[in-house]
Amino acid sequence: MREMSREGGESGPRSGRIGIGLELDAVHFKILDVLRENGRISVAALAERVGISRANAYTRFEALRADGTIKRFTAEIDHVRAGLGITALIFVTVRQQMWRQFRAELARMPEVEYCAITTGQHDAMIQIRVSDVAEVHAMVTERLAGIPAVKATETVFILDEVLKRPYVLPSDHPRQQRRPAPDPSPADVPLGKMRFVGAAEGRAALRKE
Amino acid sequence: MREMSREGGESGPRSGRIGIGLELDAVHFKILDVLRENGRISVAALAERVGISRANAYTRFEALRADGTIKRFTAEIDHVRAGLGITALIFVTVRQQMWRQFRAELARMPEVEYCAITTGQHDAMIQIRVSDVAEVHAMVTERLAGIPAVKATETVFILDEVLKRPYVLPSDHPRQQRRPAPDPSPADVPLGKMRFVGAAEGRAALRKE
DNA sequence: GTTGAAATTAGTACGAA
DNA sequence: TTCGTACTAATTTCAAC
Repeated sequence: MREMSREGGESGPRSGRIGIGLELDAVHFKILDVLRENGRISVAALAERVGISRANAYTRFEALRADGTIKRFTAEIDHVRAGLGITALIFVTVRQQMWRQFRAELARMPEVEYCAITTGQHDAMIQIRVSDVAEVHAMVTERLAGIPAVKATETVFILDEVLKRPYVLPSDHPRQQRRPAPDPSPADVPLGKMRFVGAAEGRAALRKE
Repeated sequence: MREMSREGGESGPRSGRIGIGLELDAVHFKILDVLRENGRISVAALAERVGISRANAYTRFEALRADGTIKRFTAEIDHVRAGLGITALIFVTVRQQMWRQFRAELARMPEVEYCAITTGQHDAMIQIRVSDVAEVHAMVTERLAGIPAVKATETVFILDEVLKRPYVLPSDHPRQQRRPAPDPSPADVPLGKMRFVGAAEGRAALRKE
């Protein structure tokens, strides 16, 4: 394969990791950083860009894969060119103790690209891609409304996707130097219009029903 | 590169395309389908899985890339293992005619993975990845609140990401056979709890300020 | 963790169907 | 357009340092 990538952003990485698994160092993050922009780069070229030997690159690459830190490689496609120009978000209120059914039905809906369980007034948010607005309506009224687990929905359309990073890395963050004390006097920042919405009642342990 | 993928879902593709660009046929969709699961597959292996010659596979692969249908290749990583276990959605109300500033500020926030302009009561939704909940608070109160373009925010946490497909293809959809007339009698589907929220006033032409 | 050299595989360029 | 083959170049593997 040919090398065809452009240089990624330089950044000051930090070691970051949770629980079991590989202890990621700065080199690992650099590898992920390169792979984020060019998932098809050869390991040889990757080694060169990261500044390590090929053997080392192969070892680390394989370790990241085996460890699960790299879940898979994929192509990013242009939805519009592929014929799915309409994107919508559907906020769903799910009936208690019917999450299992809801999840099962979700798996059967190919137009759903993303689904997350959230805190706040709704229980889940799903993102769908379809070819026209009528399909959004059909999706909500014919398919979602037909699921007993679904109590109510609220749909908004996405007019534009301003920013879409493949993923965020800790090494992107410039100021990780943990502020010593969360200074309670944020100068003249006007708070008050900033709401944080916690989970609705009785939904604390529903994450993995 | 070694072949290491598993079989993707068989599906009945349809031709789908918008405006200028490649006219995508069933073979193109099959290619995208394979690439979605394994973005690092060699073109030779891709050709074999799609059932075309290597030369043809190279031609189509390159065409999809040149056309922009394939935007880039990337690795999908495990956020938790990478040290960014907290995901939150921030719904932002943006002050009219300050979108440009809002966009500019966004680009300077590395923890933002996704930002979309939406219809509904808010103007934009941003998704962030950070290492702990305190950072969410800091992000909202220290950074977002400091942007004049930001009128108000509402934050929810993501408790679990139930489903995440690399992307959706038209060829995934089983029943594309356009219903002849959108039958206005959807049997006994209980509507009424299904809301569609349009754009707020005066925000029609703001997509690309 | 690094380098170099062998074996394999990938990418390109043709002519033919 | 697509296919099949041969040619060239690059990548991965492996062994020694």
